[in-house]
Amino acid sequence: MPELPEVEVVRRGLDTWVAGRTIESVTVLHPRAVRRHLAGPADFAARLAGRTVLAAGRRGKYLWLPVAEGSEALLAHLGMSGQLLVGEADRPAEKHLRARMTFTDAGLDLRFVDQRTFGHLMVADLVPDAFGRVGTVPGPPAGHVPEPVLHIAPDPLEEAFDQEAFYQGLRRRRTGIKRALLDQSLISGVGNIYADEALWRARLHWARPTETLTRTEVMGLLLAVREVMGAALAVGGTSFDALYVNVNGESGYFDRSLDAYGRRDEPCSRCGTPIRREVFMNRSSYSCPRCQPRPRRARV
DNA sequence: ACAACGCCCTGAGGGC
DNA sequence: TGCCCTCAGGGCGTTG
Repeated sequence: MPELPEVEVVRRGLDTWVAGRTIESVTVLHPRAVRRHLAGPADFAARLAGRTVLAAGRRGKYLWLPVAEGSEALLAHLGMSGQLLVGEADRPAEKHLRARMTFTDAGLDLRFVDQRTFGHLMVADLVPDAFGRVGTVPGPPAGHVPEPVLHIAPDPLEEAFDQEAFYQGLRRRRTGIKRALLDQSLISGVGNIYADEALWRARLHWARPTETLTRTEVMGLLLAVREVMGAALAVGGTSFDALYVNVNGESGYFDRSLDAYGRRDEPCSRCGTPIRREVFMNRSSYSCPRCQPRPRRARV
């Protein structure tokens, strides 16, 4: 479940259904699911067995479950098609079930299902956050994040997110604004859908050179990112099909509220002009030709 | 250091 | 029916 609101929906589900439980056993059904756990599937499973899940953390699209005793966490990235599902342990196996863990105290299990296998699981060390100046970082322990998460910036729903640093970072870049929004080292959690939605709300074209953006435009864009993500979160995220679901397998319905993404040739909800689709970075970009005019000097 | 590309996968859907 | 093409919400490693 790709972007920040969908990952946050999953995090909340894990906090409700998994935090406080003790892991009994872990089974890896497809080694590619733990390819970034370099010590291998057996080590992955052995490290988790017997440990108690303390909470559920998230930064951008990364999710993690800190476990008791030792500063480690089960780290997950859902990639394009990953799901973390909680349910009755004796239900049938899903077609793309990649890993499974049982708990000592309930008839539930946690499953990692991933059709395209771009997602992954690993056990990672918790280390002090590189961005931990102000605000809170999801713990425990407070101010710590998994080591593989160190290189990404805080996401716009975190207190640690620094608007001024984002603006200054954009000024230094020589690229287009959508590419910058998708760059997780500048701002994390934004993917193709919410990039297009936020740019539509802020009336900015995706190829606008970052160094030409004014402070007012950048702050307006950040407000748009927060608003669209907040609205999506309130209705359980965006699902186009059964691939994107919460831990209980339920879909969100923000797809009904999208203004740009996927709306090729449909009227812009602000001005009525048909929404255009353009290919960029081998992906689709949707925008309103009138509200978001192409800049004279576009940077793709 | 930064920017941009190709690739890692599976499956659905359209055209022929 | 089958084949081939395109498309799909992400990120990493490599190249320039």
